[in-house]
Formats: sequence, structure tokens, C-alpha cells
Amino acid sequence: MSSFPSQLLTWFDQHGRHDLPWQHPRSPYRVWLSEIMLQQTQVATVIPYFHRFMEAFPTLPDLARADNDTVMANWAGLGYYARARNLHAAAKQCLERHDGDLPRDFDALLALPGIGRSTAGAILSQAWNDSFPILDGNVKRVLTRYHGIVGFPGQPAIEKQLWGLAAAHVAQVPAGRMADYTQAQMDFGATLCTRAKPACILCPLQGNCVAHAEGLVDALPTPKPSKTLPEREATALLLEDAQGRILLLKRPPTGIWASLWTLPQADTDALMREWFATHIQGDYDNAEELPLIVHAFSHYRLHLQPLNARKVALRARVGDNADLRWVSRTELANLGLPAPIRKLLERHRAH
DNA sequence: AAGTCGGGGAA
DNA sequence: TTCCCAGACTT
Repeated sequence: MSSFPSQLLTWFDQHGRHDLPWQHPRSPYRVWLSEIMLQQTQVATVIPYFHRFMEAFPTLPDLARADNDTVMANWAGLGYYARARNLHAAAKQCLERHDGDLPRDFDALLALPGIGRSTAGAILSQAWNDSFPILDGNVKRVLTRYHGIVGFPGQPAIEKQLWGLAAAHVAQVPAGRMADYTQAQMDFGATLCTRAKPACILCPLQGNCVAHAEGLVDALPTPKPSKTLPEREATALLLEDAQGRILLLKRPPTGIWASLWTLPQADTDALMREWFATHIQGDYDNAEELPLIVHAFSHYRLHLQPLNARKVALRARVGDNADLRWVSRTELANLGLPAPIRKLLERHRAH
């Protein structure tokens, strides 16, 4: 009987995706960038960002030497901004310690910020045909079904079991086909063994699939235990000076919307009023309420109330500084803004 | 072991 | 609405 990898590769040769942007050429830098962008992000979302990034930073040293605001601006809208910070930091480390290249060594890759076990395996297998397993959402779904693994895959004990199965399969991959095997697993999970309505009727592994045999396909993988999303409220200030420029604030390098530029924001109206009083010359009570923004994060839902005040100025002793500045409409395009804030400003400009 | 970190597509 | 996606990192 043909092995799991062999059957998967036969399927891949005929039905896999062979023309994704990072496959031509399949260089270490391009594979790395794609793997980081694809963390918790679907292929269709990533593709335009990948093209823009490659245009802005054609080589790893280009990325390493780039200004952080430029990197963040090219990432803005893609989410999980720690990925961009880690990517930039890792590029700098590669320039200093690895001659401007990505190291072809598992532990050296793992030591770079933003690269975990699965991403390191994906890079080495795809860029160099080296034998390393991966364990992403696709592989977790395929393995839990194929082997009939019950239990939430995010649970450490289950995840450990899945890593073991993934490694066992890798040992059976035909020589010279590791890159294709890694891609095959992801293509298979993304296009055939999908979360909803998998195409079992077309599946080459159906005969050996435990979930299929036991009628567990729809029940696996075991879903994450659900919790009700907490609600949070906040107030934001859309402040304009006499020239119509907007006051933006650069957020710290960690936390929500890390290193992005956004509106001054506070958890309560009282705190917002206090910030206004110490930083701005103008009348807070004159500010106009803009439509409420409801934005869902992974772990809470934010109700953000924007207030608009025009023709205000910074208090003299505050002044312009690196983290707080007036931004014109044309400058706006060069800065990284959170998606809901950018939408707010675009709507506001339309009026 | 649990929490933090975005935004969008799909059902 | 809810789930979850080519996960990593912190606590």
C-alpha cells in the first residue's frame, strides 16, 4: 500500500497549487516572507501584500536597512503587527550574523524572532528540500481526521501527538520531494480537506481515513471551547488643525496595533477629556460625535466613539515630537494605520 | 496552560 | 452572528 506522503504527492502533482507568487522563484527570502504573512492569514488576503512588500523590499538587506515606519506602512491592514516588528528585527539579525541571508539551520532559524517550529520547518523544506515537519491549521485538520484524533488541537497534549504523527509521515517522503510535500499538505487542507464541506468523494486518502470510516469528518478537528467575547469601550479624538491636518499618535512597539499610527484614544470619556486638557487648545465639549465604530479583535470587541474637533492646536509646551504629530492628507498614505481608523478617516474626508 | 495579538472570508 | 485561518510569543 502506498504511504500517506506518496498518495498526497500524487494528488498534489495533479491538483495542487503550482503558481503562487512565492513559488516563482522559491527563494529563501520569499518563502520566509510568505510564511510570516500567512500565519493566521488566508492566501487570498496575503497575495497583494506580498507583491507590494517585494516591490518595496526586493532583497533581505533592503528590508533590514528600511525605516521601521516604512515597514509598518507596508504591513498595515494585514494585522498581527508583531509579525512585522519581528520580521524587521530578524532581517537585521540576518544581515549582521548570517551575511544577509536566511540561515539554513533549524536552530538558527528558530532563534530568529517570529519563527517558530512550524515556520522554520516550512522554510527549510520549501527553500532547500530539507526534511522537517510542519504543523499549521491545515495539517492539524488533515491529521486529526486521517488519524481520528479527538480533542482540541490547540491543547498541548494533542498538539504533541500531532507533531509526532507529522514527523512520522515526513520520514516516508520520497527523496527530493520535501518542498512539494510541505506544499501538498497545505494545498490539500486548503482546497480539499476543508473545514466545512470537505470533498471526501474526491479524496485519495479516503480509504485510510479514520474520520471518514467512523463518520467523524464533520466533528473533527474538535472545535476550540467557545467563550463569550468581552466588550470594551473607548473614546478617540479626530483632531484637525487650521490647515486640516490630523493629529496622529504612534503606538508603542508592543500591545494592540503595535507601532502603528492612530488617533489619540482613552478608555473613558473622563480620561479623554483629561488628555485633551493637557495637550490641546480648544473646547472639548464642542467636539462632534462621529458614528460609533464597532471593531472585533480576536479576544474582545471594541466600541470606539470618535469625537471630531476642528481648528484646534497643540499646547505650546507639548509641541511636535516623534510620537505625536500633525499629518496631512498626502502624508497619510505613507504611514501605517489600523484598518478601522483608516476607514474612519476616509469616510471623514468624503464629507 | 492560558492569554495576547487583526482582519477578513465563509457559513 | 461565529469560527478560524500556512502561529508565535508572553505570562
